[in-house]
Amino acid sequence: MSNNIKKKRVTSYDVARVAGVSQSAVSRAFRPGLSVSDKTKEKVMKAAKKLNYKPNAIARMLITQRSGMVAVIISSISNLIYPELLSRLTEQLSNQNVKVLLFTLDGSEQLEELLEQVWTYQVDGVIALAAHFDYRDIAQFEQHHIPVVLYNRQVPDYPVNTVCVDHEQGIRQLVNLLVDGGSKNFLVLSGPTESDVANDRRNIAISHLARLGVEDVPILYGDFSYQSGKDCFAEWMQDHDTPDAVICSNDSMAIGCIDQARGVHGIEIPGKMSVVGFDGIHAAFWSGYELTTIRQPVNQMAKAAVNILMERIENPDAPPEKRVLAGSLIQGSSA
Amino acid sequence: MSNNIKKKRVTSYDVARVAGVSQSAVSRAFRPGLSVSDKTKEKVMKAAKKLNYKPNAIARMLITQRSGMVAVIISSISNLIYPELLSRLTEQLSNQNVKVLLFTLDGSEQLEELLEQVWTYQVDGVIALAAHFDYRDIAQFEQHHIPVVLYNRQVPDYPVNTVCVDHEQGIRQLVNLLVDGGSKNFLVLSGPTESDVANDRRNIAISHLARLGVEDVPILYGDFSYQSGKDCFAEWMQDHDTPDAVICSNDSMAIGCIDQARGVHGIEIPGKMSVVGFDGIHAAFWSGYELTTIRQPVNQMAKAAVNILMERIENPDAPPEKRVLAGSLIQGSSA
DNA sequence: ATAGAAATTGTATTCGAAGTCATTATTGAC
DNA sequence: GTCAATAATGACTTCGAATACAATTTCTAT
Repeated sequence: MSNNIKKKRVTSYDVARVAGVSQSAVSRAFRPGLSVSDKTKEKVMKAAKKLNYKPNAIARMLITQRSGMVAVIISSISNLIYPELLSRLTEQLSNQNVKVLLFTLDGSEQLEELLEQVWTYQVDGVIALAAHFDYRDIAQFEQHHIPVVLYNRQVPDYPVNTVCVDHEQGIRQLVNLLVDGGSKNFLVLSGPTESDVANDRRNIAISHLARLGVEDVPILYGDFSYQSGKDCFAEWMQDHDTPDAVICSNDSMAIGCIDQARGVHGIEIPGKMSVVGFDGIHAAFWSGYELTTIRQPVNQMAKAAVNILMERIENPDAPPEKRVLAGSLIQGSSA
Repeated sequence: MSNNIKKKRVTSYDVARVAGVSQSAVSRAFRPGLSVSDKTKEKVMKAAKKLNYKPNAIARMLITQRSGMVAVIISSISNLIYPELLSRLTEQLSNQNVKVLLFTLDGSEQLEELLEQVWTYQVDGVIALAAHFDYRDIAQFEQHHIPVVLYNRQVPDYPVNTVCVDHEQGIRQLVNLLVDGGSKNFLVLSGPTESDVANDRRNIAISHLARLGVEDVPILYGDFSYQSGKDCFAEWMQDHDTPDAVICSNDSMAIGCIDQARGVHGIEIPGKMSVVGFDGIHAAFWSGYELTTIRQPVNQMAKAAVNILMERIENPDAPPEKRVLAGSLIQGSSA
């Protein structure tokens, strides 16, 4: 077992030599469905095992023009719905025998740089969560013939593959619930204006409230984090009355708001005030909160995203497609 | 812009032709530090931009025998410390211009299969969080000349690169705190026995308690989840008295335990009972909990892991190394 | 047994960038 | 202006598996 020989990789040629067949026979033995006799296959496999041979995926990628890798672009994993989503996505992708190349976008900066990496790594497709793409970015994908699926975001006036939870329907349900419950004075705690998701959710809430006769709803802006939910609510309470209901852009902010309201201002929830969130993160279900929220069907959405992507990889000329999935109203005890 | 011509990738030869130089000149222009005149470089870059050429990383990997990719193996992203860790790891790895190939291990099964993938994808190294490796697995890594760094786990009697939070020191601090606070009747809520981390934490707690004169501490087993913390505590309360202190294997279980104790059994915390966790996840700091716990220095640990790995990639003969980082005691209000 | 179809196998080429080596151009010293 | 030292360049080969194509073997039916 002396291993001071310079490490030399075992290639299909080595296996071929040992098995007494040609290199192409080895290749065929390892790719299912190709024409090889059982006898040859057996010889090859025996030699392969003896030499501890593993096919080199890189070489295969080069010749087949397929990397078998999909880039997943994610920003701020801190948003608590993303871990769950990422988990589901990798699960779905592994089922398709596709590898995940993970890219994270920490600020809103280096998207350009990141895309450069994406092009050079020859990924077969891209799934983008939580990154802001404009139509120029999407055009680049087309130029490089790389299909892309966006998650919970769209590009104005530009067709693109996307999977979204139905914000319209979800937010309306929440608003209806609150209005029916008798809430009159509303407060909206929104995510940042750079976020498409935050803008969507906020705008839908505001306009649906207006439709129901509630105008001039105050808005405070946070960053989707627990702390920002807490801080925004604290700020509001400095010189305003307790609202009847607080509509938050996501569950983390809602939970922050609840902690602040209960812990610092002594407000009973839902007795004195209602709070609703969005996403259905695990913590929303904790008995300390039991948030009223809309649960994103993460599993189905991940499936849909992977499904759309695989279809475009197979057939690059398929037109862009948008799939909108309904969330489910979780009737917690916070509203 | 008619694009019905069969999509043909732009290669360095195309660029060379347009720039009027050789293919090797193009290659040199794109790799910094190599001998090219400014004039040539400029010509190449102009041609490259015109053709929208991006170097093909796959081809480079094949010839350089370096993929520039590191596999990160993670299980159950549901454990709330992992998203944060994953985020830090990818950040550190991108700093080194290394790509992350993400593998998730859902059950405890298919490790063998997963490793097959790892070998074929020619990754330069592996970082493994939360997967159980025995010495046979590690031996395989050596056989394939792929360095591996484990996170928070070791292999009995077998040297291996690893980065760990100091469980011994952390748990002892917690135990001391509780004992000094006058707690006599303890309960331990452990993670599953398949988990090295859970076993570590539990055993250290038990033996340190014994050292301080507290024997026969009851143990209940969960699975690290919020729900299991809740369920275990509920089970205990069915036919036992309220303990003075509960030591949980992680924060999620501790939070579950707190919710159950406060919400269902009406136990005041920390008045009637103390609860401690481990990890320092975000939710532990929420004002609804303010958990007393040990915070893993996630950022430094990620840095250390990447650092060790990069060193082994540069110098494969460096001996295995173990780095143990102290966690910091978070004096919350749950103990 | 034999023609013809079908299955199997081997040879040679390909994917795209990097690097070796030999050749040519440029620079600097005197 | 000459010669040596240095820089820049191109031709060619390499990495390892896949596949088109031709050659060969095996099978099938008569």
